[in-house]
Amino acid sequence: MTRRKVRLAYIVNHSERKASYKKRKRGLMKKVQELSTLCGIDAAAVLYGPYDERPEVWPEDPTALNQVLARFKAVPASEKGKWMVDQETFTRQRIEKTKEQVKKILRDSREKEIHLFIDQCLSGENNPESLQSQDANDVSFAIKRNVMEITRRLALLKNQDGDGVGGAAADDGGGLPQGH
Amino acid sequence: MTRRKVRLAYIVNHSERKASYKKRKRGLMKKVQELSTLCGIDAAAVLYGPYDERPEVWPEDPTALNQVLARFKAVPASEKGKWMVDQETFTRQRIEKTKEQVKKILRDSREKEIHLFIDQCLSGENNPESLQSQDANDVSFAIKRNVMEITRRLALLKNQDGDGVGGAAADDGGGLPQGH
DNA sequence: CACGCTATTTATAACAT
DNA sequence: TATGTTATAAATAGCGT
Repeated sequence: MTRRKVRLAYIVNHSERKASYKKRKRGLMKKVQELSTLCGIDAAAVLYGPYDERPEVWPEDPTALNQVLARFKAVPASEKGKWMVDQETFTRQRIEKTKEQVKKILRDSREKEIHLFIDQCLSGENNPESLQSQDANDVSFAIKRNVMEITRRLALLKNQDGDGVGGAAADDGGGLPQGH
Repeated sequence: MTRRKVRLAYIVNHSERKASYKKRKRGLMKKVQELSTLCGIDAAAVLYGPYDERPEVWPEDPTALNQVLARFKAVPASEKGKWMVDQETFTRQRIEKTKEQVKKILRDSREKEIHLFIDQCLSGENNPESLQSQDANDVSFAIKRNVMEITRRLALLKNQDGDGVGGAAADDGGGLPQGH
């Protein structure tokens, strides 16, 4: 919005992101307050910032916020119930969906676990025997047995060509936006 | 805020007030969305407009999140042959991909958390004061734990990079979220 | 890194249709 | 009154301290 047109995307750089967040948070809260004042309406905003422990809210006074939300109770019961139920149902359904997605992620993370394990075996950071001490559950254990077999073959191949697997992985340290 | 400097006071004229409300509502929602996108945080806004009896909220309908795990399984079989050529790179890329997925899931969960919270406030099942204990939300907390667990395991496996999800929420260090 | 300072982009009050 | 346009105020990205 200024010296450069805004990129509507996640700001990767931590410092820039934090600076932007700080400025925009202030601007946003001001806007909410202005709208409330100018138009005489009740408004509320909730921000789950990655830097603040507690969510930023407007109005700052929980009582006032409560008052804003309490106004909902003055709405005709029919409309209210309808909308609320819809919203809540919708939200719960989406949460269920998310849980399923998390399960998938968990499963797929095991795949990656195996890949990493192979890497480590090949680079000498680990060895197939250590599988015995890895936490075992029926799923991953069954897979691991296969992996050991594969790993053995890979190791053989590797020994034929000579080695060369190595190097350290690096991370940008940017981290996830919600991390504190 | 333009041809005349803004007067921070209630706009008496009905037409003007309504016009201002409409424009500012749009601007505000845009700002909320921008802040959420740019800084990777979760945000919500509730406006009790004088004209509609149901509150305007943001996000109005976060449906765009189904794609979260879309391409996750996309691993062409042909690539698997090359896979061994540069395992570490490949694995690292997949890990990054997973992190991206986890990041999105986290944000998604957070968004739902906010929605649910607002819904509960509106229906009287909850109140703004309970913001103090938001972390107690069973569902979202469970999801967060799962996600954190994934990330933690990945971090352990990589045995490096201090970043990651790094949740602020308390973690009892519990075991695998296998069974849910 | 947090602040303060512009150069520009955005938002929008007043008009116009 | 609703929508579109324009002149101007407000917000803010990139810098400098």
